[in-house]
Amino acid sequence: MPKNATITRDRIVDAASKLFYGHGIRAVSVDDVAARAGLTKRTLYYHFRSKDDLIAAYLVARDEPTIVIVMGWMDAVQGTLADKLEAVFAQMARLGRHPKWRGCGFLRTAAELVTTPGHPALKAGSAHKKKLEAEFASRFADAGLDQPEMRARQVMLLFDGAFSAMLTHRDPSYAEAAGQAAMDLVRDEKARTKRRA
Amino acid sequence: MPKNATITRDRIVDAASKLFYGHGIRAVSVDDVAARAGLTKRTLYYHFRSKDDLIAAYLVARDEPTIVIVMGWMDAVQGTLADKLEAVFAQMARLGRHPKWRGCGFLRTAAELVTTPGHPALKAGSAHKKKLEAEFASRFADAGLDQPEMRARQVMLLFDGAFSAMLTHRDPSYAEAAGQAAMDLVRDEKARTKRRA
DNA sequence: TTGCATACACTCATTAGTCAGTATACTTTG
DNA sequence: CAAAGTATACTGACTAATGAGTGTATGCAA
Repeated sequence: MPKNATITRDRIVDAASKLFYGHGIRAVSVDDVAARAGLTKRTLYYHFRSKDDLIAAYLVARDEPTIVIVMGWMDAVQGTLADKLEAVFAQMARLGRHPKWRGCGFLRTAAELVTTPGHPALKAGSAHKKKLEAEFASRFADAGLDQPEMRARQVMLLFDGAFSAMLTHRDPSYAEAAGQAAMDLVRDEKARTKRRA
Repeated sequence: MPKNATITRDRIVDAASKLFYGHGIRAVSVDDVAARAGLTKRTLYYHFRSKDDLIAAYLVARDEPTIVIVMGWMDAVQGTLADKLEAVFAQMARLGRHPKWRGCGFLRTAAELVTTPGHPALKAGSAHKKKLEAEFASRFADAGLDQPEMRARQVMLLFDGAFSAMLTHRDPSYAEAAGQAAMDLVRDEKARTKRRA
């Protein structure tokens, strides 16, 4: 088995991730990625068929780690679902204050590749967001929340909305506002249930 | 007064709007815009100093019309705030079903120009979203809703979240889920007020 | 000695922006 | 009033740089 190939490939994906996230897909050339990975473009093309493949690899590589981070934020907090969601959005606001923060790589890639439907990177992005939604739904169901799938979807909408608004206004307080809305949605659910009974 | 200049300028902005929205900023060349407007690149550069100026003009031109459309959706419905918001997000879902729909031009531009802070187009995008938020807040206040500014901000987060999710998944039903959340946020406000009293 | 991994040097297409100039209409001056 | 000047609106051809992808050659390990 070619062991060295894996290492090199990972180094390329790592360089691509940093550059694509930092500057955007179209703004980064294959030469840039190769240079950052410390090899030539020709070698990069030995490991990847095309730039499109590389873009997809970038998002696939970010999928799992991102989910681990966000769910880590949630699971680290003891308390109600509302407390946990408040923490998630507070952490998001914290990220937004970092000078290297550039929004959500998945959403920005979806925006850039909007003219190439079926692009593997777009599929990876969609799958990632669905996975995150499913993680929320699973936790909401465990906590006994009514309509956990619907609430998880609404929280994801606030999550992506917070990314977009923070990027648009360069103001992390939008994440906190989203957190308040998310808390209301999982709290009022209980209020409504009681009233119905 | 140079009257013809205005007409030509408008024709250029119109062409730019269609191309930038349809394919993205970086994917469209100045030559493309000029060709679509029916003139040469040199003439385009007579009316605009740079491509960046043209991008800004594109978003400035879309600001007011977009607000009129969205508020038109809202004001066309007789009923509660919840009814009005349901209509807004239903219309958004309807747009999302159109084959030429490509998400929110303001958000996509913000995503593409993320590496050029202070870009006039980014300022136009931020101003636009703030204006829309203020319009929601004004209507929420008129309807006697508690904390109209906060709720308007939360609805905007759902609004932008719906754009992002619809683009990511190519599924307009996300706008309807956002609408349900928005309805809950403006309805439960009343429930909470009653409980507090 | 075969095949994996790497590199140099190249092609061809594209792109933001510029040079130098033309046609037309309006304004000023002898 | 006619001639000359001036600003407006426009163009074709060009530059300099960049970028995706390739043909071919080299080093090295099993």
